[in-house]
Parts: sequence; structure tokens; C-alpha cells
Amino acid sequence: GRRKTPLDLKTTEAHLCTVDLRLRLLGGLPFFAQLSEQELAAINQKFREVGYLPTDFIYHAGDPAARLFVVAEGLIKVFQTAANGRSVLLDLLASGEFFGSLSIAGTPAYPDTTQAHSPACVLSISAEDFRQILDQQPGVAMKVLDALAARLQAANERVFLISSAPVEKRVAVTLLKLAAKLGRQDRLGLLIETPLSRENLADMTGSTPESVSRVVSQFQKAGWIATGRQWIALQDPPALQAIVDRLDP
Amino acid sequence: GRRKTPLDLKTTEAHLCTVDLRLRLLGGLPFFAQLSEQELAAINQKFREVGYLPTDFIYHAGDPAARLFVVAEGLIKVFQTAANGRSVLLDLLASGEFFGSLSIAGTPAYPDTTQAHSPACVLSISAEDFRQILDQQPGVAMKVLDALAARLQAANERVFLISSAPVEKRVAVTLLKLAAKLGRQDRLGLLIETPLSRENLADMTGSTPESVSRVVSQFQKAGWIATGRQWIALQDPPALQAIVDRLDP
DNA sequence: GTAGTTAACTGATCCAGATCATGGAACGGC
DNA sequence: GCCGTTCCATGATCTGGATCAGTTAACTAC
Repeated sequence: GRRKTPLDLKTTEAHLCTVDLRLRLLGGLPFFAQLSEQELAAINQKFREVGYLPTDFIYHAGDPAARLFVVAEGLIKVFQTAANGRSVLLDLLASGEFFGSLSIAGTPAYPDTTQAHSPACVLSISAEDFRQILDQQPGVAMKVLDALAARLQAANERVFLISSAPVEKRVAVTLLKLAAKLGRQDRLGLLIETPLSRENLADMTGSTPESVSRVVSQFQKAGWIATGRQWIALQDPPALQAIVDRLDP
Repeated sequence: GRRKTPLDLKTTEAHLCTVDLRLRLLGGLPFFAQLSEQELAAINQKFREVGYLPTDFIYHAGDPAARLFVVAEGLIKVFQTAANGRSVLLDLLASGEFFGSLSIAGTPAYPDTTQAHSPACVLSISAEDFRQILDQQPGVAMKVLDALAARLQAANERVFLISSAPVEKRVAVTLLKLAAKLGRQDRLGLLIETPLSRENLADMTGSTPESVSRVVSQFQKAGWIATGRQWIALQDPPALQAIVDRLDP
């Protein structure tokens, strides 16, 4: 039979991180990896820290885009909502990833909405302060550029996928990506370490909860995954990869 | 009745641009707008120039990503092709826009394929030379960053659109965007100045030539556009905008 | 001009997946 | 342990748009 959730859920308190964690985190970011301890400490001063609980919003689409955020702990959902109620989950960001106002002279408003998916701690810096850092530390700008280029490529691949692949394949790709980012080996398989509903998956694949449910059931019957309420573990990633690589249907 | 193409097509010779055009073009790029004449001339030296005819490829997906390209003249298609033959047109780049290898330390291969859509002249620089420029000119990196952030936002909006809007709306959005970029006022309306087939539109909207044809016919019957073989002119952009803004169907 | 080629239109059919509807299983609170 | 809530599975139906097919109109080459 099915079993209870294998997820170790974090406390329900909004997460705040220690000064120590902040420094380790900022130093661990690809952006800042090359900086000295003093430089890092100075940059750390510019960052502000806020804790969030699941469903808390960090900002809404349309808010004035004034700050750049970095996830310290937890997971952050980035999404857009259509007037008809449909929503599209653009990204699920983990520790070390950034979001918010990246374009220095760019748009005056955030184009998307961000919300805590788990208890989270988020650091943020004003766009002006960040710009100053970029001016003073040319190496940092390069790293940011690389990160943005990678995201653009991922977004383009997603456009491609959604407009050319059936739901089955889109779900398989999404599961593999999530597992690569959030997977931990568990006795059930490669467990995706966050509550993940069928609706979340639907919003990530441009589909519906019902369709995702059917695909997931099918994968489970085939023995490729184990799944329950709000969790999925991959038992046979190569089989999913085969679905992805299969060119035909 | 319908009429013949109103497009003024360029010569069929591959376009090469004058030294004068090169300098004006590079100086006109947002990236390099702030540079002195000497700096610009030095940068110009690093660029190589190649002319292309329609259907010529600049590079294919998977080729080693060694160069950054800038469109001097003409239009360049950026697309991905699925194993099953479907292809997705990611972008149609005009004079002043860049493509190719942006990530400095990023992926070793181009993720997409690029092809001349019209006779075109393309400048290119090696990734290393470009990196040097970024190192020496911190302001340039900022501009590149802004440009990338804008593209990322556009790509995300596209994911959103494709996964939540019907074909009719997707086509309307696409026509308005193309007109904003390539439109010239003509006695027929706001004419999109490039040959544009139903198939091109299908590849841009994640649809098929037949479906696009039906939508286009419907728009024409409503009097919102004028169209023929390979061309479209918008006669009533606000009406198209209304389709886009309409929240329901 | 004429012939041949390619894009576009349009009707007919089909299907993946959305939508609608219902029952059941896991969880959280007390 | 019981109860209410939320999430999930699954069947039944519907439909937007893909696919298949045949015709017409525009362009190209000669």
C-alpha cells in the first residue's frame, strides 16, 4: 500500500539565519566566491534579512522593483497568475539562488510574484547597493551575467518543451530537474525534498492537476516512481530519462 | 480582392556593411554607447564581419560556443528543432541585437540554431575578446546584464502565454510584438517589414500553419488586418490589443 | 504570356488533454 | 481516536486545435 509522507518537514517557524550562516552563504554564492573576507563582511552589511512562512509573499507582480533577493534557506516559488485564475510556476528557487530586481536600469516593477514554499530566510539588497558592488567588483558582474545567461537558456528550453512535447514528457523532465536540484537518496528512491502537489506540477508543466495525476499514476504503475500525498520519489530515473529522450509521440 | 506583396525586398546579395556603418552601429549599441571614439575603434578591430543570404545558417545547435554575434543588418532567426521535426522560433533579431555565446564560463555549445531570415550582415567577436572588453569596461557589463534581464523576462512571459492562452491570443500578441519591432506605416496599415509565413507564425506561437491561417483569416474578416502571401499589415492594432487584454476565453 | 512551384485557405476528422464529477485516502486539529 | 479538510485518483464527457486532404491563389522562371 501507500505510505505516509517520508518528508522531514522543517519547523513551522519563520526561519532566520545566524550571522555565521549569512557569511558562509554569501561567501558560497558563485557571485561572491572570489571576494576577500573583508569585502564579504562589507557586502554582508548591505543585506537585510527576512524570514517567511509558507504562503507568505515576498513581493507581488507590479510592485516597484527595488531590491534583489537571495535565498538563504528554504524554497521560494516564482510565478505569474493569469486573469482567468490559471497560474504558471516559473521557478522554484533554493538556497543560493537569486530573484527580484536584476536589471539595473530595467523595468520599474517586478514582472512576477514570489512566495515562500517552505519556511524560508531571504536576504535582500537594494538595487542601488547592488549596482555599487557591481561597479567596484567587476568579477561579480561576470558571474551574474553567467547566471542570467543560464536562466535564459533554461527559459528557452522550457518554451520549446511546452510547445512541442506531450504532458507525459513535460512531467518527466520536470521531475528529473526537481530531483537533480532537491533530491535526497531515501529508501523509497530519490526523494524530492519538498512538499509537491499535483497542482504545483501542473503549474510547472502548463497542464492541469488531473492530467498530472494520470501521468504520475502511470509512472507509478510502471514502477518508476513512488508517490503519495505531496511527495514523489524517483525509483528509476533512467526510465524517466528514456521517456524524455524518446523522440516520437 | 487581395493584392500583391507590398514588401520592398532587399537585394538577394549577401550583405556586407561599410566600415562607416560598422562604427555607427557599434556606437549605437546600448552596450557601447558610452565609449569614446578611440575605444570604439579598438573594439571595432576585434569584430569580424560576415554576410549571409536567407536560409544560410550562422551556427547550429551543438556547435562549440565560441563567439558572440551582433546583427548589423537584416533579420536573424533563432530557433530550436525537435527530433520529431517540430521547430520553435525563439526570436527574430534585428539590427543591433546580439546572439550566440554570452555566458563567459557557461555552456560549451550553442543551445539553439541561427539562420538568416533576410540578407544580413553579422558582426562577431570571440568570447575571450568580449570577456576582455567586459573586464576593461565595467559599464558595458551592466548594459549586457540589463539586456539579458529583459530577454529573460520576455522568455518568461512567453512561457506564461503559451501555457495559458489560446492560439487566437498568442497570434495577436505575436503580431503586435512584430509590428512594434518591424512595423512601417503603409497605405495598407502597419506593415510588418519582412516576409512572414503562416509557418513562421506557427513556430512563434507553438501552433500549426493551419491553425494560424484560420486565426489570420478571422482577423482579416473582422477588418483588423490585411494579409497575403508572406505579408501581414495591421489595420486596427487596438482591436488586436483588445483580444490580448480580454481575460476570459 | 505559360508552366511549375510554393504558400495559403478551408473542410473533415481525430485526439490529447481540459473539464466536470465523485469517491476515497492522507493529514491536522482537538 | 474521531472529524473536518485537503489532496489525490479515476471515470465520463467535451473541445480546441492538430492532423489529413484537396483546392485555390500568388509568385518564379522561362
